[in-house]
Amino acid sequence: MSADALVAFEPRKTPIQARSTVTVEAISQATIQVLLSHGAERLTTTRVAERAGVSVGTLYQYYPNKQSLLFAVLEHHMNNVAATVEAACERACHKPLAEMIKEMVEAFVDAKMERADISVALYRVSADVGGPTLIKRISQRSRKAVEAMLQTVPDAKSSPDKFAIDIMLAAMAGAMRSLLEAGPTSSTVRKSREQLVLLCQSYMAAATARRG
Amino acid sequence: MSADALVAFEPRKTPIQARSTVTVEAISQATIQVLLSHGAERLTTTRVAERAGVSVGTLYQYYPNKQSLLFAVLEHHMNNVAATVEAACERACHKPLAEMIKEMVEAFVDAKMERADISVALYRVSADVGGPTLIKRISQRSRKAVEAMLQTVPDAKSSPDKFAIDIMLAAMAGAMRSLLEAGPTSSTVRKSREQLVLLCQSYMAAATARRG
DNA sequence: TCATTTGATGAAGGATTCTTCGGGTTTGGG
DNA sequence: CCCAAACCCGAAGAATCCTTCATCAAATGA
Repeated sequence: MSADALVAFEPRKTPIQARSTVTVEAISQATIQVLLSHGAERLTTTRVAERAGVSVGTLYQYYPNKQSLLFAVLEHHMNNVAATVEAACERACHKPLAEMIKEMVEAFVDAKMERADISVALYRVSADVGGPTLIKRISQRSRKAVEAMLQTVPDAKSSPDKFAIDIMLAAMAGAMRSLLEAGPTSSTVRKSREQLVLLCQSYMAAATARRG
Repeated sequence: MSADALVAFEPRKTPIQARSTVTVEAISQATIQVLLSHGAERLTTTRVAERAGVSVGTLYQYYPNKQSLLFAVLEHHMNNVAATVEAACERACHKPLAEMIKEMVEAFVDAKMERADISVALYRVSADVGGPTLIKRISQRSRKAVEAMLQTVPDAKSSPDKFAIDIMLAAMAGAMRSLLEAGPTSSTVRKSREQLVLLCQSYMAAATARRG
C-alpha cells in the first residue's frame, strides 16, 4: 500500500448544501454502527446506506468505494487519538521525565479505551484500508509531540533520539492492541495502564542515560 | 472470533497415502506464494490450487474453506516463532537477567526477520482468520517459557509476574510489527534490535525491583 | 488379480457484492 | 416564480468467488 494509493480513498464530492452535510455525517456514523453490529466481513455498501437512511447511489456520490468508507472512519479515529496524545504532551512540558511519560501514556490508553469497541473493530479492517500507511503518517505527529515534550525536561540531560521514541510508541500501541483484542476487564485495564507507564518510563530513562 | 470458532479451520481429511501428503504440502506452499505474489485481496482458492498444480476439488478435500488455508499458514508461522523463542529461553537459563532478555529478544527479532515477507503478508490476513485467538493461545507458550527462564536468575530476587511478562511480549511483538510494516532497512533492523533489547531489559529490571 | 479405499478432477451452481447511471426531487439565487 | 445546480434514488449490470458433486484414476492389500 504505497502512500499515493490513499488517493483512491479520498472523497469524491464535497457537500455544499446543509442537506448533504447531514447525509455524509449519517453515512459515516452508519459505517461505524454496521461495523460494530455486523462485523467487517458483512459490511456492505448497501447495508451502510440502508442504516444511514439513504440509498446506495447517494453513498457513492461522496465515497468513491467501500474502502473509503472505512478509511474515513479509521482516519478520524486515529486523528482523535493523536490529538489527545499531543494535548497531553503539551500539558506535561517542563515536568519531570517520569511524570511526562506517565501523562502521555495514560492519555493514550484512556483515548483508546474511550472507544474500545471501535478500536477493536478498526484493527480488523486497518490492513485492508491502508492502515500501515496511515499509521506511518499519523504516528509521526505523536513522535514530534513527544520529542518536543522531552526537550523541556528540567534536568538538562540529553533526550532520547527519534528512533527510541518511535520504538516506545510502537511498543505502547502494540501492547495496547494486544490488550484490546484480548477483551480486557476493567481490572486488567487498570493494571495494564500502570505497567505500560512503567515500561515507557524505564525505557526512556535507560535511553536517556545511554546518551547523556 | 471465539476459541471454538477455530474448529471451522481444522483440516477436513488427513493424508494417508504418500501422494496426498505431497499434495497437501504443495497446497500449503502455494498459499504462501500466492499470498506473496498476488496479495491477500486476490488470493482465491482456484488460484492457489492452480499454483499448487492440483484442482480446486482436491484442495477442498483437505481444507474445509479458504480461511483454513491461511489459518494453517499462520499457525505454522507462529508456532515456528514461538519455538524459536522457547529454545532461546532454555539456552539462556541461569544467565544474568540482562543477558536472558537479550537472547530472548534477539531470537524473536531474528525469527521474524528470517521470514519478513511472510510475516508482513500474514499481518494482513491475521484478523480474518482468527489471528487474535491464535495469538492468545500461542503467546501463552512464550510467556511460560520466559517465566520459567526468569525463575533461574542467579541473583535471588523475585521475578516479574505473569502480567508484566505479557505486557513485555505484547510490546515487543507490537513494535516488531510496526517495524516490519514500515519496510525496514538492514540499518533500522539493527538499531531496532538493540533498542528492543534495551526496552525489555529496562522494563524487566524495573518490574523486578518493584516486587523484589 | 480384484475389490475397496483413497485421491483427483473441474464444470457448474449459487450466492454475494460493488458500482453505475438514467431519471426524478429539492434547494436557492435571480 | 423559474431555472440551474445540487442532491437523491434504486433497479440492474457486471464481475467474482466459494464450494460441491458426480465421475474417473490410482493405490492398497488380501
